[in-house]
Amino acid sequence: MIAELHKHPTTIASRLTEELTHAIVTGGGIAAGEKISEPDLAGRYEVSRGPLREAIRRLEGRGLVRHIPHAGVRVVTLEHNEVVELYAIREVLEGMAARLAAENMSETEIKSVRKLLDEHEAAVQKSKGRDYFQQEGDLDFHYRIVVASGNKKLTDLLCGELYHLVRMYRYRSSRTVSRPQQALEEHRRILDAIAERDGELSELLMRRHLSRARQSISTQLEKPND
Amino acid sequence: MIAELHKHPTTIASRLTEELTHAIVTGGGIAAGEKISEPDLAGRYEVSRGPLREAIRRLEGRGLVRHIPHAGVRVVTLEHNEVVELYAIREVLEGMAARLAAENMSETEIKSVRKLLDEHEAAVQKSKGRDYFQQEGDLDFHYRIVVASGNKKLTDLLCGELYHLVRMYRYRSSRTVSRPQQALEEHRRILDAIAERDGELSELLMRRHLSRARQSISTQLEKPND
DNA sequence: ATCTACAATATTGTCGACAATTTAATCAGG
DNA sequence: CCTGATTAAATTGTCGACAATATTGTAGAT
Repeated sequence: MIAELHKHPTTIASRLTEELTHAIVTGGGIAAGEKISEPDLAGRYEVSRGPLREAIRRLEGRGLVRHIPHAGVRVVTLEHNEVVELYAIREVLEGMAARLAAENMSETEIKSVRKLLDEHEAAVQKSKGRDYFQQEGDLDFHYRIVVASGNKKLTDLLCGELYHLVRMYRYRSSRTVSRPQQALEEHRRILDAIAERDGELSELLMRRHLSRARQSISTQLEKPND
Repeated sequence: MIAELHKHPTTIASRLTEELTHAIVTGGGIAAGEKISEPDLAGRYEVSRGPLREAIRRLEGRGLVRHIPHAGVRVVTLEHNEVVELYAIREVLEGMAARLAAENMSETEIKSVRKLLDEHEAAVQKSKGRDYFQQEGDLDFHYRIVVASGNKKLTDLLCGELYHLVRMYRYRSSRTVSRPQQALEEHRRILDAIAERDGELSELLMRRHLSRARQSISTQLEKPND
């Protein structure tokens, strides 16, 4: 593809923001609950402390780290009950998004998402792609629905900061979407309702979908697996 | 001068973050849509550019400014349709908060909020206090309900970044809560439902309350007043 | 041995200077 | 007079050094 032609010249702080976000979310290099050392990180990423600090301030805004004056920053820890809280919020917010998507989503966009679900279907069949679907593919679907809602603030909220935390949780608990086949089927039902412009049903199905996921997580909380 | 000895040692960047937030929200000194000049602000607040930039990065996370590399930051502008979007989000989120509050709010806390509403009543009577109620008092009530929900993530979301935008909108459109008396009455009804532990009704009333506010804003949008 | 006070060390916060980039201003050519 | 390129100015991004604060380590007294 003819990609970034008029790409804005990036900055070290911006690049670092993305790299650190990825490192925290996936746990690659930065563990949850870990105290972040500026000299250490500056050395590892081969940057100065200035841009590093600015990147950290942005992570602070994204809710990925917590800051205490003169005591440093700490990567957030996601307790199970916090994840449950998070899913309760997703339930109402994405339910709303599904209802709006039923009103606003274009036919071509619907077709595009249908194609995405077909790819997920294929990925789930082969055990190879299962990991990807469980960790990222599922959110791809939700992402498309949210964007299709047409509510900009809603999109910012869900995609900008709540999803980071969801992804972080998934990478952490190795056993992720415990029911990929069923989840995929529920995705199809939701999309069908949107295609039929049935906002009420779309919202209901999306809420039920997320409610089940939340319950699945909630029951896993019982098992002292960690 | 040496008043705050026993206080936690704050930092310039932290203090600036609050000052700038207040300045942007109330429009006192920093206008909406304005391009922020680092040398200018640094001079006005008598600080160095280092802490100033860190504060700005945090505002970025709070959604109060937008940043473009090498081109500076700009204070966000709240279009009417964005405010409507915001209220639609509040409707579902605070509806959820009211339902949870009905389950979790303590009796003493309920009594405390009832007292708050009495104060609002008195403030509305005298035209003097009307301004305060319209601009801040209303949100005080909503704030208490949200906190009482017990959902930490929900509280962070609503109080941490959505309310800043709501307050910003109110300070800009001088004609604020156009129906203080009715709003106060609706607040009482909501609190009554919470006191009766009727989660379903609490959610319904809260959603209706915010839906009316949104419609009130939406109709004001028609009048070409700007 | 435990606790406190103090010193040493490391980390975070701040500053001023310099480099990179964008914006404006100027000037040549049509 | 307008247009476009080139240069000058201003602004943002980055760096290294220094100051302020917290943490660790050590010594001394009970």
